[in-house]
Amino acid sequence: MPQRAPMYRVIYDDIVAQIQSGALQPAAQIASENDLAKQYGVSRMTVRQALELLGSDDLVIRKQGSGTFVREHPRRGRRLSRLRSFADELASSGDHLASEVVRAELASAPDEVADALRLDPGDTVNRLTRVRRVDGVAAALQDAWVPYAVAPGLVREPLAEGSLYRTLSERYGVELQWADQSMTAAILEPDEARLLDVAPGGAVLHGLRTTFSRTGNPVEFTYGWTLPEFPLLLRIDAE
Amino acid sequence: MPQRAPMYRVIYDDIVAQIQSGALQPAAQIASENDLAKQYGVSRMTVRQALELLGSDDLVIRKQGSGTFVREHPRRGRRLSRLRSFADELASSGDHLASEVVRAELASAPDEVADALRLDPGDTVNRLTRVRRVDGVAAALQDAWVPYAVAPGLVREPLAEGSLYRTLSERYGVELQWADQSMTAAILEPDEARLLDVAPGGAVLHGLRTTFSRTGNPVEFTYGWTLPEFPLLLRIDAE
DNA sequence: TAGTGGTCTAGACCACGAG
DNA sequence: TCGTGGTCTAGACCACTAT
Repeated sequence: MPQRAPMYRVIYDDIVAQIQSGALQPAAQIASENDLAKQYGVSRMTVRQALELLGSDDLVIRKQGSGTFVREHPRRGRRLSRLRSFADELASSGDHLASEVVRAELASAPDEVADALRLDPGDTVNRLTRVRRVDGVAAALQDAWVPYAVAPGLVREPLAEGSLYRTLSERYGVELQWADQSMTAAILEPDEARLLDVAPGGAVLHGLRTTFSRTGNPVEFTYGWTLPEFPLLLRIDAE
Repeated sequence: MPQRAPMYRVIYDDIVAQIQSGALQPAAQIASENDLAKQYGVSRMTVRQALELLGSDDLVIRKQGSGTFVREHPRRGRRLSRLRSFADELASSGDHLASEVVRAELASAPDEVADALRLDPGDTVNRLTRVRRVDGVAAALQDAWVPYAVAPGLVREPLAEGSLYRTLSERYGVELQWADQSMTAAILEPDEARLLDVAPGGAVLHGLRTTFSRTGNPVEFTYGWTLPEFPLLLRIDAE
């Protein structure tokens, strides 16, 4: 059972919903901290928690002396400020997203995978390879490895809403906490090029990601290849 | 004159210094929120602001019921969770960093630069091209454009401590607030390859970055090319 | 000057982890 | 059970922006 959400999360979710529905347009000013505190019957500090989360999430800009405003980001790409599913990352671009599972099997952990997941080489792991498409065009290939003990049976059933993160969370009770990700550039190899349905030899964004649960244990290790047409978008805040 | 730093920032800086000096080793537990509040003579909420900043900065892990612990990240690469200079980004790897200015001139803004900086095409801008080296090996090329009005004379003087950000901040009073960055993969062109002293045709991490001041105006637009040996490192938190 | 966000207090109760 | 971090209150004063 999900427990009662904290108030700052309720306020955060409300405002996100208003932005996504268009009730709050880009550049529109959000109600002041004091007004929101009255509306929700909470203290101003609680409202600030919600607004600071929205700010760190790149959904609003906070300007001392002026107010809090909805941010606009029209560009297509993947936004990675919070841990979320691939679909959520691309959601703001409003395109049609699809995910095709091209491999789902139990496998023996290669050295690199075992190391990342803190297993012994050869231990049994779930391996799930997916091609992500945007408006029918292949955008990324992801090769995910999940310890068998974390999610037995993962490869035998379809993913919840097509999302590995939602499946781990909803069906296996894994609470995801953070991910370490590295991104670099690489030349697309024939194996990956074939799955992405493009020519090999081109440039590709290549990433490694290890996702950790709330208890600090690695629960997923993924290799990713993203085509150059789908850049990674970041917002970086000053200290 | 810099004004008095807020207490949460003082506490944050203290702990960062202790981590960097080794007084707080990786995985070491930090004093509890209540203890820190007593030590600094502030309320617990103020301590929490400092610790949450450290957490979002990837320097510590906070575990409910257990405590706050220093995080370890041994890997080489660029870490981009906060807006900082290139040197700061690589600082944790402990290698020798150098920056070579290969071009410093006034130029007319091309369309893309003018658009990013909200200028008219042809307006005068500072252009500063630098090669970044790690232990003598070329790691990245950066081509930065700064509006003339923001920093007149930027190209006529050496950078403060070799850092464009510090120069803008200390000499021109520009308060940097956030940056929008995109990263994608590309094939290295001959012009950039020559400056990086590597062969063209290889994969390279290609980025665009627009940095904004506290007033919301763009103050810098930079093209970057980073070689694959120096991946971008990210920590992504759950919601 | 009025209103906004930024910082801070001195408490409170709760959820979680470990012994 | 006890100490930790998570959430929350009902105020306060300050810094900044816009009028």
